[in-house]
Amino acid sequence: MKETTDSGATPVMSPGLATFVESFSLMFEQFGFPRMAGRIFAFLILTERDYVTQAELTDLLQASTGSVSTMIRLLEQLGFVERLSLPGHRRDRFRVRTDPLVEMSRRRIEGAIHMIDIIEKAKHSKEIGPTATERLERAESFYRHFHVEMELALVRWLEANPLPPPESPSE
Amino acid sequence: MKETTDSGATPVMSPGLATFVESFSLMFEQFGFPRMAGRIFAFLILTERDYVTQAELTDLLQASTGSVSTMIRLLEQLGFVERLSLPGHRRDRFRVRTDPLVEMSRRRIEGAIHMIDIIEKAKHSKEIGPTATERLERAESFYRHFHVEMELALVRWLEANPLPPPESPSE
DNA sequence: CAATAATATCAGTAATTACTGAAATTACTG
DNA sequence: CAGTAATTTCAGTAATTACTGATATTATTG
Repeated sequence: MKETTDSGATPVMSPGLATFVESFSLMFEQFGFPRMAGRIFAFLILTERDYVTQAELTDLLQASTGSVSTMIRLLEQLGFVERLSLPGHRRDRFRVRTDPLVEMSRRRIEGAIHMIDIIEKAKHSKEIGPTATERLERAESFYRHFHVEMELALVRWLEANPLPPPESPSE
Repeated sequence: MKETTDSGATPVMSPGLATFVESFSLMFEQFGFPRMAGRIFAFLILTERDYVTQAELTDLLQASTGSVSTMIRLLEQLGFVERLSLPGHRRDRFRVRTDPLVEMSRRRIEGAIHMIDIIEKAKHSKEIGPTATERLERAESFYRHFHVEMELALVRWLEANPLPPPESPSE
């Protein structure tokens, strides 16, 4: 009964955590990300430990090392998770950033820009008639409006809910 | 050289329209919908004709009848497109609704509710510790804030940009 | 109400993509 | 700097899903 690693932690997740991990990962998938990335993300949100290693994630989520490695890098790039690589420790440590969902929204807000770009390009095309132009301009106005409104809403919320000071891992 | 139907319209799309159709459909795919649905949606946005038939869509978009039928129904259910079935006409007519992108945003706004549900459930689970609870509550507060802010933003925009009266098809 | 046109349904396929598991690489330790 | 642990990479596969094309259904016309 050799385990992947010597992690003494119990290799099974409690049911309460598991259901959140499950539904969150499904929601995360709807945003276009792999389900496994959602599982890791969800687990990091829920854990009380101030860091988690890849080995623990492979155990707890029953995933391959390759999957965990790839997905945790993705989460890192997305700005949802941070990697702590202390000298004197072989294993990297991972934890969720303080406001990962704020980061998620920020990305969605920026998505509006893409839409506006597409609309702009279409508007300047020769073959577009008056009705279509009207539609496109209405849509563009809408997205521009939303873009600024959401940015403002984000700023307002961050002002009302300032970030707690980031804590460094103790050990 | 028998065509699918007797639609006399030119069976090829002008390049300006085609590029919009292409990029819009890719964006639409990112929202979780089939690309073909995006193509139809995009074309209906751009066309100057006040209605389009399925036969014309199969021709112009080089798609199968089955695909067009299924996707146009999807767009109907989503509230993006409407079907006009005049008596005295065999073919149904389709056109884009007046504010399809508003409808799209409305759906996304409601998506926040789902997230809040998931968070609520997790919060009331036994196994959740204090740090996780803090994280969840911060996230929940964030999504609640966003939900109302976006609804308000939507209302404000609609007030500033009232809907033009819906026009019935002439012929 | 028979004939036919339009649309819907559905089984099969093609293509995409997440995931695994092994091999290669990188980094830490004695 | 040799040995080993951790992580990354990558080829292969399993599973999902959009799409086609043929058949079934529905609706309109003569």
